[in-house]
Amino acid sequence: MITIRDVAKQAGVSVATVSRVLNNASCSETARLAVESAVQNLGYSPNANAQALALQNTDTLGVVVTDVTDPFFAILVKSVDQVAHEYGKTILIGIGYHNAEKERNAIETLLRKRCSCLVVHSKALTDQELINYLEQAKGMVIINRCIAGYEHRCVSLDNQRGTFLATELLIKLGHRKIGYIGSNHQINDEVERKQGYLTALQQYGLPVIENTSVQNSPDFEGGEAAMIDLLSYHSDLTAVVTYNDSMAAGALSVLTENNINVPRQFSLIGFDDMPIASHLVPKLSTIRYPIDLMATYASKLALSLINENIETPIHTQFNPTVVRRFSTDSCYQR
Amino acid sequence: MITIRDVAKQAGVSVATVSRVLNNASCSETARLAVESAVQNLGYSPNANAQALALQNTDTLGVVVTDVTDPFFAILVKSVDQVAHEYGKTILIGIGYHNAEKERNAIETLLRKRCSCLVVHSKALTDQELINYLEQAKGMVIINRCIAGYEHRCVSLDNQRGTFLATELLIKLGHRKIGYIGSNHQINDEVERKQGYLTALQQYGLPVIENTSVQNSPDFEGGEAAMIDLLSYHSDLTAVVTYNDSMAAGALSVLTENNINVPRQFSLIGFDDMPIASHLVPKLSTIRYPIDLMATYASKLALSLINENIETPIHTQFNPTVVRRFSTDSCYQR
DNA sequence: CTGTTAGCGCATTCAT
DNA sequence: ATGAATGCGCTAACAG
Repeated sequence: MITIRDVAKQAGVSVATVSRVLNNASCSETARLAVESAVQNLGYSPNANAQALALQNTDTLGVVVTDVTDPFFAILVKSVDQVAHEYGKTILIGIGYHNAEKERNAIETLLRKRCSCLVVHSKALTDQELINYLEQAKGMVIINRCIAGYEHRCVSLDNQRGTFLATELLIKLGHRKIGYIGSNHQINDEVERKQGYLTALQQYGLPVIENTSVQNSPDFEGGEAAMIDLLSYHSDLTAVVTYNDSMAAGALSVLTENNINVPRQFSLIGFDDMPIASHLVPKLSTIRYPIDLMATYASKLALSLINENIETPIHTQFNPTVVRRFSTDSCYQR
Repeated sequence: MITIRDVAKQAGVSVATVSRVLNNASCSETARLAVESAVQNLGYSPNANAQALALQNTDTLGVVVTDVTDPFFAILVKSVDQVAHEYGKTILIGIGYHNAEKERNAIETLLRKRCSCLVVHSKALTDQELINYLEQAKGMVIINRCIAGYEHRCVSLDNQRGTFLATELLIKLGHRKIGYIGSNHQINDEVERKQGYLTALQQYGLPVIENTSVQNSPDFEGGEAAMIDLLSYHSDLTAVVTYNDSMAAGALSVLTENNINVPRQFSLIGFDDMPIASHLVPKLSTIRYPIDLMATYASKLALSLINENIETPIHTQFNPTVVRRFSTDSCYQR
């Protein structure tokens, strides 16, 4: 590997001078030219590790997500990458795979690499463990989770309000027997989303009927299986609220294959508003989860935490909102 | 930040000893215990940048892709990550965004960080430019592209054969007027895939009819627009081959909304075999692109290039294969 | 088994 | 404006 020393030799200057021209510090035009041509000649590229060591600071922003193949996280990563780019940083990704040990591992790897900032999505670790990391890493921010005492370093969405809104929409459309398809992952999101559904039923005086809530894996296949279960239990449900859009897509495919027309005979509402929602037939009504905006905000927040030149973004409360498309309609008597 | 020196002091040993126990070199049990407890106490975490500098080697495997929100690349990244994990490495991601300047930038950033290996997907750079990088980076491997003279460091798929197979399937089902929906990105893949379609028509003695090939953005919306164009031009097409599954999904939604039944009245075949293919109604027939296997292979290859302890994986030729689901059927006379 | 020490490649302070 | 020297945190060679 060719180093700054090689460049200095070829340019006939000291390493200090090379460093200066590379970092746009003051130097003579002659020196600049000599160095630049040497760099060109040799194909020199500064060693980022050495720079990090000397500067006690990296240009790296770490992100930990659960699974990059989930569009939700892909959008999160992309948003962080775009902010990083804007500030001349690069991103380092850690993948947690729904597993505490791996989440921990991912965070620690990023910490060992001395990422200046961290945007972490963690569902498997305890509050206390995350607090330890937050204390250790000044530039760390938590996304999609709110930890008491660290609200200013967390950016999250009110899940419960999301499913409340979804359920309320169905109720206002005249539905009275509304099911809920949830996730079988043991994470808070599920508890909160289900609660929003229940609260809406309660608030509108609707009874909670046995076996109208089912759980499965939070993906297409899980949605299919859950919808089949629901249809097996009940012949008179007219609508369903789902944990996320993928499950809604699975549910929709089961309904379609059973010749149950959505939305004429059955209404369906998703959660997240991922691209797939507007690609289904009919286009899926859903709750928008502004993960792109939230990730953008979280990244800027993280950046501001370690660099006082970057102003702290104004704290924004992100809200779930109803996106009404064509999978929801007035209740028809089945 | 707390360093190895702090640990040494607290444990009452030298930094060398600390380094030894951390790296499982020989040392006394007493030393091991003392160091381990000091590490625990202090919450010490080794500086990966310093390690990289001292070792002249990183545990980092770089990946450059076009866009993480594209499932194809998400799967690629995930596969690389899994191999990396297996070998105790971590991954660094660069995103090229369909742009030469950004692809270059991504590769160079990864190089500056001294990634030991690189798996790069590049469509915007020239062969020559990639060759320069290949020469510079011993552990670099190209995926989804084949560069003459560097075949042993490239892993790619025969695109042309893929669409040939797709078109052939439709022909064998009796279709005679078959359209092609292509990508409007100026990359080789499109040229090759379209060529496969044309070759099949020719080989089976079918005429190439005007305006049966249209191009649009290689995503759902592009597929919709392209299908609308095709329907506007022709009332007697009975089948279409698409550039990828997303476009097929868009095309399918247009057909469905126009009450053209797939596959009874119209056959459709995609390319890539992404998860979405089996989530459509009807499930999409497509050409499997084993990007997961290819990425796994590419990662191992890259690893073997820089570490003779890792054996070079046996060179495998990856082939596109037909996955017949329910969007293709015998031709019916429209 | 263990401590001392010399780099790894770079930025930076202090002289000049 | 420039060079010599120091240190960033760690590993490994060497000596003990």
